[in-house]
Amino acid sequence: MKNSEKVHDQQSCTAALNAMSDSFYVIGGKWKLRIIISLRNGHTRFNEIQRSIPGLSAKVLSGELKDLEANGLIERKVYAETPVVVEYVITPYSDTLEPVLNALVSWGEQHRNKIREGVF
Amino acid sequence: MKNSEKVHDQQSCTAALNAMSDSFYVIGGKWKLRIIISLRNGHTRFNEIQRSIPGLSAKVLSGELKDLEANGLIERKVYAETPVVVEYVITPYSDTLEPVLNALVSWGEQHRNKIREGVF
DNA sequence: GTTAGTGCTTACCTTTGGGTAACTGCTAAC
DNA sequence: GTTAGCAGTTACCCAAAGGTAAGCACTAAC
Repeated sequence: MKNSEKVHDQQSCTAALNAMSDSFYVIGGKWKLRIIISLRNGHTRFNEIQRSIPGLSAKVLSGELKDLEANGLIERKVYAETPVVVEYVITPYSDTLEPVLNALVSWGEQHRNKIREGVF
Repeated sequence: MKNSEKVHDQQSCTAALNAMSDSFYVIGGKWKLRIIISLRNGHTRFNEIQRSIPGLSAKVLSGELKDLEANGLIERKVYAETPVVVEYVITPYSDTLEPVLNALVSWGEQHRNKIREGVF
């Protein structure tokens, strides 16, 4: 899809808006990206993840993990050993989020500087 | 002790997380990006903007416009003519959001396709 | 046998976000 | 003079999000 000039017809605009909403739905909210990053940092177990994110309750973590799994960003592995072990791991698919994360991080950084400088 | 691939020390990681939170705070939520896009499409007046975004109430629009103005993304111009006219316009600064918007839109699009294909 | 840990779920309560509708002060049109 | 539009603000209410705490089934340590 070429974007050499700005295409502004109704269809493409609505589609773009919906796509944006989808992104926000999947990775938005207080915790989703923090959880993904916790997993990237090597945490795999439920309580381990929870401890790595201050303020995150078990209830919320439980729900967020289900959402992330449903969207293919993480995988839940159950090892039916004597004490059942559950592991959460990021999938290769979650790497596709890189550009989004980078964009968010760099814009946030420069914006924070702008605000700190008292530009507004 | 440098890791040329990925730097994962505590400081840089926390900073990145905060930057991300800032981004979400500024452009997150149901309406902010939709409002920006409405302004980009040439709408300037309060009621005009509201009518262009179905489901958006005056109360919420009022609040969102204040937030966006506080973050320098839009400007509120008051013309003290006989009937007072108020105009909202996007600032050049809001163009810096381009990379973020593009990243969100393209990831959302490809993800929607993945889901529609029933990959998960 | 009591304590602690794991991986959650459930019930309960509070906070908030957002919707609805009314109302302001002003002007212009019918 | 009644209606309609502009640019909001305010009060009221509801539903959803999220925090707290307890509980469950199991195991391992003290």
